[in-house]
Amino acid sequence: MYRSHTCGELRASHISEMVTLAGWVQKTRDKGFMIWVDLRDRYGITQLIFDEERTPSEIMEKARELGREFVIQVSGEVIERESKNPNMTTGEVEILVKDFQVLNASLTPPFTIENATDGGEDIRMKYRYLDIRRNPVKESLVFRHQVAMEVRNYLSKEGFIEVETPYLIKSTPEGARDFVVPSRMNEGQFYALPQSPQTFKQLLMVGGMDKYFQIVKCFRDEDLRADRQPEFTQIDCEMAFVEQEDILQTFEGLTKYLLKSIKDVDVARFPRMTYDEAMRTYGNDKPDIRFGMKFGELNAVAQHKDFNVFNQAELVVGIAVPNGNSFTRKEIDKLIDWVKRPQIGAKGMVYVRCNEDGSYKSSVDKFYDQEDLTNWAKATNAQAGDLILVLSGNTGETRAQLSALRMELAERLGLRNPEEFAPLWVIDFPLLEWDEDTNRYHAMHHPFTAPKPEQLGQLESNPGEIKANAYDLVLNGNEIGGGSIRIHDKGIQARMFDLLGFTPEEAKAQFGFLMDAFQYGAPPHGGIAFGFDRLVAILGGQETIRDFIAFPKNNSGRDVMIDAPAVIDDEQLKELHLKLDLEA
RNA sequence: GGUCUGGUAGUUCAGUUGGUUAGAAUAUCUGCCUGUCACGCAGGGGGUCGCGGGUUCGAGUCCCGUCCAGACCGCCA
Repeated sequence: MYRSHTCGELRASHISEMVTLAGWVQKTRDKGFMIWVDLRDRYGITQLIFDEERTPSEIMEKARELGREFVIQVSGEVIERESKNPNMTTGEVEILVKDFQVLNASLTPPFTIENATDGGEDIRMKYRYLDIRRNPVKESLVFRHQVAMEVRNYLSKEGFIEVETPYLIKSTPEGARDFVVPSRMNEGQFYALPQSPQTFKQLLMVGGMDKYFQIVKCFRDEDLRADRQPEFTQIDCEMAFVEQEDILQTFEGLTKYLLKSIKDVDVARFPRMTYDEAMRTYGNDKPDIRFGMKFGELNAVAQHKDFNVFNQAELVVGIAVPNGNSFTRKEIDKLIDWVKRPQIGAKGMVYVRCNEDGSYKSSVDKFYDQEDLTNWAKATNAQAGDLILVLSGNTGETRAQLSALRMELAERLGLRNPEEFAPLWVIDFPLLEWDEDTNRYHAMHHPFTAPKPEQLGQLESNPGEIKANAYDLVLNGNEIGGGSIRIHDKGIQARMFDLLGFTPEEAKAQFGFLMDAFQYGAPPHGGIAFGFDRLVAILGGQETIRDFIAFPKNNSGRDVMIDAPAVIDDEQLKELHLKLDLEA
């Protein structure tokens, strides 16, 4: 037996017991006459004491050899500390060491293993196993485990069963790029790793599984972000014999349960907003509704004057920044520069100061009088002391720009409180999206999404106007889940593929198995998938998902610890019937 | 594919207009220290200033290229 107790559990009640502990040397404090060693494991830190009056001199000398992160096993007596440390759970006691042995020595680690480490991102990722010893990372992984357990608890209680689906599947042209895996036994052919278990969960519905879920890895070969990894985890769910309302209710329940059990937060409101309304009032299909600054469209009150920039714009839209009138001219100029950066791409920005006396001062006073500006204030819901910021241009771009500005200002003004949770359903997404590059429609959600039944007749005649029974769950401005009611009729699915530019032959080759299945009694069904990493990070109050993943990839999709991806040798290539052409 | 920021001691960073031997903190090593817990005190060691080229009497500093890292845009059904 390596240990009788962990390093987190000894208290005053254990005094005079003989114990054996094992762990890592966090720190030694050698005062000459006494040596203290902080011994750490997953559960906490316990102080060891070596004392020249009470410890044999050879043990004392051995203790002086200990370095940071040595793994040791110690036995000794739990004694009361002469000076206690109220900041530690084990601070009333210490171990008077009788004997110890070094189980494994350690090199000096490249960064300090402390809550506030001196190590940067890069070096911590390279030595992730040391990083995981630090409390913040360790606690994030424990937190992730707790969220996963609660998800399984809730869904199991609701009658869902977890079914595993394959990782080696088939590449499809729709959606994200696939990671592909060459098949040795099938010369010249490739598996693809799933972007999601979408078709398999639908086939489980055809198979009568009724209520399915899976906490499952998914893979997408696209560029990364702070909240995007090439392999990530979804809570994938599907239900049969349901309408949209059933799914919204079920997963509203899951979300409320998680917020209560994990964060002890009771969600009072669970509002719903159509996609069109979200775009119009927040410029964004995943609005953060913890704060206001709703868009006010100003076309009616700002056009047909002498300001040509606005007259020529498709959309003139503004937001009121609370107490923004306190911004200096210099700060406003910097904001204007900020929206003109290439990442945002605005040509310029008009501002209106809302003075305390009810008057207005704008950067376009030449063109607009106080009555005009009063109308702007009404449209943007601006109060005295606010600052109205106005952008104009074509509708899509301008909304995206103002949305980015709104989020940036909220961040700067501290309006995005990580301890406040404001979930939102965004519903009635468009079924299709026009793709300028390929000059055709593509599915906004995915090609299995059902159109609104009442619009089925217009599928071919007016495809751009069709709404889908598709919905996103948004939490604090992050899309944490998305799903839809699926097509379960072969004929409708065929029309859908036709609309997306598949020939019947292509549709059969790619998705014949699904359409075949639809002919054998496919029940009406629908589902949702949550981004698990992102959900965990938001519940944990963090923006970046990396610390909630034990071994994440970096910005370029590399694992810097194991140094992957890597080349493979010629033998392997030959066995897989592959030749590299690095010039291409 | 693009934009921006960064790369200097093991680590995190400072380094002014281009000018003496490139600094600080922390880590590490040595010695001292009768209750430490961010221990303290004294001392020591530690640098291919990412890499390559250029400008210059002189480059950590300016220019060009390149690699790496991070954030973002495109992309992510």
